[in-house]
Amino acid sequence: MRFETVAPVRAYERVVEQIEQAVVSGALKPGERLPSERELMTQFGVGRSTVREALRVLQAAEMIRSRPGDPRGPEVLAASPVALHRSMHRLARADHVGLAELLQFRMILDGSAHLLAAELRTDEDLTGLDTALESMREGVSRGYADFSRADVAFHEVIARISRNPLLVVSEEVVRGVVLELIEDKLEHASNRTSLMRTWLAHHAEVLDAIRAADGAGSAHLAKQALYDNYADYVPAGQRPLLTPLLRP
Amino acid sequence: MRFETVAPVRAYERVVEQIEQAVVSGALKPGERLPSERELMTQFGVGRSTVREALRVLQAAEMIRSRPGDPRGPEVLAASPVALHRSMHRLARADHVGLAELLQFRMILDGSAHLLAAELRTDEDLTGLDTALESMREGVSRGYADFSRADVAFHEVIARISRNPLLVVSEEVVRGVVLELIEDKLEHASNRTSLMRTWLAHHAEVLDAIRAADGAGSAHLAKQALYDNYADYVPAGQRPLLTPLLRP
DNA sequence: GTAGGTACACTGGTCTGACCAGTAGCCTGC
DNA sequence: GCAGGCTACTGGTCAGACCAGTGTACCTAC
Repeated sequence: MRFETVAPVRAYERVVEQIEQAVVSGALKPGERLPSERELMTQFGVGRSTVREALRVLQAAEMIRSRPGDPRGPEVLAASPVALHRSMHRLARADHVGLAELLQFRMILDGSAHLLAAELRTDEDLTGLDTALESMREGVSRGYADFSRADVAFHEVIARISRNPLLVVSEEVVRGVVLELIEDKLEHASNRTSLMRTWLAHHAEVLDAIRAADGAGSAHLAKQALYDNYADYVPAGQRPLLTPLLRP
Repeated sequence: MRFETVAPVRAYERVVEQIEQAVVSGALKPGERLPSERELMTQFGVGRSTVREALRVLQAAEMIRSRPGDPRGPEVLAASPVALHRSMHRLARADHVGLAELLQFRMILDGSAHLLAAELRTDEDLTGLDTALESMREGVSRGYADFSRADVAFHEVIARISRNPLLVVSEEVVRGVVLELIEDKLEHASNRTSLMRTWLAHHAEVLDAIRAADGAGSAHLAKQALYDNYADYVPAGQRPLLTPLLRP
């Protein structure tokens, strides 16, 4: 006979539990309102501070939102990837995750997204990619900031076509963290115009592959582009971690 | 000239911000302690309830843990995937992410892990995989629980060989969420013994490919195994989302 | 000297009650 | 009909209190 370890259950935890249960079970739908804190404290039979700590936890999980002064009470939010984004961001910034690992992960995600996009794209998707590429082309002359925005937009379209929120969020997070890590180095990049032209050519090539429904080809191009752009910032000793992903 | 929208900044948010900053910047390392709540409230110049709400948020994000009575104060925790798991699980339960997307993501991660493992494995890694496979073989006769444990161990070795913590953690999280989603269906699985034998054969094949340093081959085997095992639980209309990943 | 017990200072968890700034909706007065 | 203010609420914050529990330092008994 074995016993389980017991942990004291805090009052606020049981409040969280009940409200969360109501939300995931569908008894409380997005847009609906919770009773006010003072009302909740009588319903749960606890003090207001306990209610407030519970609401804080739920708010941190992006399940509810409360605004002072609103007589309708805290609002139940629809499930959103924001919380996923936050927790993944924290994990990716944590120790033990270096630029090499981040880049490796990003090559995997980006490559897969491109593969899926090439196989699943519809005709509207293609026109969307065309306009995104067009605004990148305009961005070259309009300056780095505009170009960068258009670049991000292009990748977002790709991610959207792959139709997998997990892929989208992970990619966003990893891209953000990579940029955070090397932004100081990017500041000093010489000759940005030629850089932008190179990227533009890369993207045009990728788009051709997607148009041709060539999944493997577009995936390889995407990974190769990442490697070409960022491998310089990775310590030479760790680059062998990346090259296996480039084999066709 | 354009102005940005302003949002009132809550006192507890600024407390969270400062502590979080201290943790991610490395000024506070895992295992170290925060000052007590009463000490924090003088340092931040806020009331105790404000400090407590801030600590609750950090605790919900698995960054700190506090136990009553401990004179050393709240403990800073190492980055853990628990929060990631929770938020992904919530998304999955909220139907924004279905089994198809989870499985797609898992095929991507698992495939890449196998590819990297095949390319990066050392001789010790191979013997580690041999022993893991051996205990799976023993597990077949010892019952499903043992077999399942050995299966998990095998995948953990693979993940470790790929040497990317992000990959490992993401894979674990997705695997856990997938299993939670279909555990009720797994309960009723008939003929478990033949199932275990099939899995064992799959793993032996994968190990051969890894031994041969055949990255593409082992990746394909891994993805195919996932598809064979789980595609039945995915609505037929969504299976085309998975098949592009199986092309060689 | 050491093993064991005990007292104490302090921790976090909770409650109460209070005040403030802000909001929504009603309700005037025009 | 509508602009403006009034009011009854909201959440955010603070202060102070009590409790059960913990870790440590001390103190005792051997």
